[in-house]
Amino acid sequence: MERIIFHIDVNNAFLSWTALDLLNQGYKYDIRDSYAAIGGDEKSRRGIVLAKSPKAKKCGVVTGETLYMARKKCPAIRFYPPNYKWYQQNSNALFQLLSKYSPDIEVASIDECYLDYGKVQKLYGDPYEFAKKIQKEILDTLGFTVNIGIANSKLCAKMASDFSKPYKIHTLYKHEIKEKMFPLPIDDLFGIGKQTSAKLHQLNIHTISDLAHADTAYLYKYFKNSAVKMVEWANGIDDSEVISEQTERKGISNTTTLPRDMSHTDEIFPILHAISENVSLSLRKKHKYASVVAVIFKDKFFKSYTHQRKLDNPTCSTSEIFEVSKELFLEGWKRDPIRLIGIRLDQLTDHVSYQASLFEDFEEKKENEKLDFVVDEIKKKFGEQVIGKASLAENKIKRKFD
DNA sequence: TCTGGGGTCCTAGGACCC
DNA sequence: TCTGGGGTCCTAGGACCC
Repeated sequence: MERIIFHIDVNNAFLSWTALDLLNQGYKYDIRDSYAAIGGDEKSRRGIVLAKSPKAKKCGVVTGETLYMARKKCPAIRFYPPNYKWYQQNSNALFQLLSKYSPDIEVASIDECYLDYGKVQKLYGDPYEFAKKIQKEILDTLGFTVNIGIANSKLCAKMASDFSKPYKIHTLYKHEIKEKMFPLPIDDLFGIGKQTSAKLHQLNIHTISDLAHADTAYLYKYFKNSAVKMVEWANGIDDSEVISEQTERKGISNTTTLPRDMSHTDEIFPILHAISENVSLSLRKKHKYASVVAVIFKDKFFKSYTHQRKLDNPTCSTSEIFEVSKELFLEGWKRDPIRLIGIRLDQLTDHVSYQASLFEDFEEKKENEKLDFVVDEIKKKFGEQVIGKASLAENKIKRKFD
């Protein structure tokens, strides 16, 4: 039986959600109807466009460009900072609403998901009519609009939801691929980014149709195994399933762009310590241990590089992760001014089975781990703003344990 | 006062083992 | 004096997504 998949995508998610936040606070107008964008702070060098209103888009403002450029194109534009906690709340509300209708929902990102409609079609009938119903329900109860793509595969549903916006429903069934998808530029195909599209254009492949009819063996020379997938996608072929149970995180990372380029460990290490606290806290919240620690660098030319190490024993300890990060930093750092620094934890496991090592004090390790949980509790109780005080407390407690 | 942050997946080369 | 190949683990980097 043919599958029917919905792809549900929030229109201008960050901007819509901030608009609602502002209206709740008593704002007299809806920033969705004005020249507006969500963007980071320019002074701390985070000034890029994360989302823009339709009016700003008409001026040529694009996601990812600097606020400086956006202002140049659209002098009337106003910028608003992102509020990720609020965004997550809206995201949760959306997925909760949808899960009333089907358990088969795959959360693809904060603002989009797939729904396996084929499995519930008997209950709700015609896909298009049902899409209209939930689209309206989302607007009425949550206050923002979504696009819905309907197709026989996840890939085509995703492509369909992107056709025209906002508050639209599009179908891209198998028999419609030729008419609706083939004429599109290759850059619009999901999975084809800047690098690949540039190469394809050089090979005289400009539309999805061109790629769909290209010779896989010829493309293999340039793209290796990706060539096969690319041609399949261009033909709308995608057998991947809607996976409803959330898969386990593979890694946890936290990076920060420094307020200015830095070259001294006296400045960088305290930041690395704060990052160690962040990532290890996330890890402990998930009751996980990490086997691989990586330090992420970005230099003033925007070139990133990493240096990583596999640990003998997985850890969730702030102090251990910090110590390893410092070592990795000194080993990996190319001694150039640093624009961004971060830590990534990989190969997460549920528990530790300590590898016997003569050089490690197991008791101390266990005590340190307990200590981390105590500090987490203190922070939870007294809030983020007393992190400084909590750090002091941490030192005092540590001495007590000694 | 130009260019975020958090993810996933894939590839390639070297080390190491059988 | 010459000199296999296959598998797995580890590290680094690149491409892509939102």
